[in-house]
Amino acid sequence: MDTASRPGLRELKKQRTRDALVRAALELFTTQGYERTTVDEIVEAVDVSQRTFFRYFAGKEDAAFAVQEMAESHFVEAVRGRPAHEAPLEALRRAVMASWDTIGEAIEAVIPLELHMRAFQLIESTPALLAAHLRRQEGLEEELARVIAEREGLDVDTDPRPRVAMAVFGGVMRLTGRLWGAGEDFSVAAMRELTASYLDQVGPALTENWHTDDGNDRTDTE
Amino acid sequence: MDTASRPGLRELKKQRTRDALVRAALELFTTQGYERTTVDEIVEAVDVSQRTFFRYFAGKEDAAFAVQEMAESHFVEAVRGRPAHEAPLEALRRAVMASWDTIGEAIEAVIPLELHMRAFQLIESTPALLAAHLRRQEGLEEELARVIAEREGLDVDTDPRPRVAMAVFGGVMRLTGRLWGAGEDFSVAAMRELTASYLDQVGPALTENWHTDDGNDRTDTE
DNA sequence: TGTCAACTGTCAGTGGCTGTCATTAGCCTC
DNA sequence: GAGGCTAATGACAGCCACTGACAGTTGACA
Repeated sequence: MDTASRPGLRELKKQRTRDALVRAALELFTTQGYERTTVDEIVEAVDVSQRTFFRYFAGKEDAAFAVQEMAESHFVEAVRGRPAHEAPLEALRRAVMASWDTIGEAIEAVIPLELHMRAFQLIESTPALLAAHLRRQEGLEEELARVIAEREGLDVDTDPRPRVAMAVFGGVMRLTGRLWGAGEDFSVAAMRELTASYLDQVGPALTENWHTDDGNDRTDTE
Repeated sequence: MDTASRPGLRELKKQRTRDALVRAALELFTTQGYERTTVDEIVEAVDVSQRTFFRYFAGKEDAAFAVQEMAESHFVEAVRGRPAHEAPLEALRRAVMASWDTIGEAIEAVIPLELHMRAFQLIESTPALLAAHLRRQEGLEEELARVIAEREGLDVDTDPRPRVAMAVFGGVMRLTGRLWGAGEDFSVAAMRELTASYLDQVGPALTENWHTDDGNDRTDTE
């Protein structure tokens, strides 16, 4: 019980430096903006060399996504843990909702949840970060498509449905992220609500005619 | 009739330099890779200063998307031109398909269509370009959501359906782009086919249970 | 033809990022 | 607990994308 998996002082210090860098980076990013923050400022706050920063992170961007990454793998695990009888989209939906409820604790171990929320909003409003975010999400979609395919016992390269389902689901998730970032309520609760209500809109949005069930007559110019 | 909209020598030269820069950039990008191509190489091929390059393009990335931009606005116009009686998703679908048929000519004016196709594939396979591409597409989605809303006489900020529909549609388009880039047939025809077949899968992928309607018995390995 | 404005080139500088090499510091053995 | 091994770090030099400032050049237009 003492030969394996002991943290070790070295490992501990690494984790400490890494966390300190993430905290310093996010704090600086969210207060003075991503572009206006230099890597030199970050390393100065933690008192390490610039070279060390780039040994922990592939780039300035990466520091901004360190916490996001935790949330993402948390979500993937949630999907994996869904009971097999749930239909794909049902499983995805429940997994997101459940994730938002439990993600807090894992994050608080590294940074205050509130800082994470500000970081999320920063990503949505900074072009360079948004671009990186979208690319990451595409990777996530592929990973989840495979999870879904496995759940259903399908081959992801033969049956298009897993990827299509994920594309649809991912599209809506991205939309909610965008609207949340553009809104004013940056709480987890607001995120939850938005997600639920927009997922509910997928059905209605795909119906052939949007005007069959309401009494509007289409007057005026067209 | 001669006071306005005359090209003018100055305007002409500008267009010429810009096109030359785009051509040189794409040629270099597609032959030796995006990252391995420096701006200095591009400007040397066209014989202008580096500073001039950055007056035409906001960054190295931008040069790679100059032609894409044409294709995109071409597509937006196609959507705008769809008859009002078509349902939103039907209009979008027909617009994409029609765009792929007619985009060739507009592009050939600047670069060979074949080079454009290689550029498209380059974007899909270069992380930095893919990220930029996804961000651009999100902007496109917002623009099209507004077009759709207008078509249907809805307020895009009140009714979620236009944006949700675009998120779904955009998600599938992105998926087809990705698969096309990962495949081996880089023709326009292949793109058309992929697009059509994946749009057809949206319905099936959203049905509750994927195993109810087919006669396959699900025997193990497939 | 001369004046104005647009376009371009040159130069210096910032910031992200990398390779290299010497130095430090945890770890492990004897 | 001294010494060797190796991971982690720091210091330095350098590349490249990108920008601001200023000067030179060239269409446009009276």
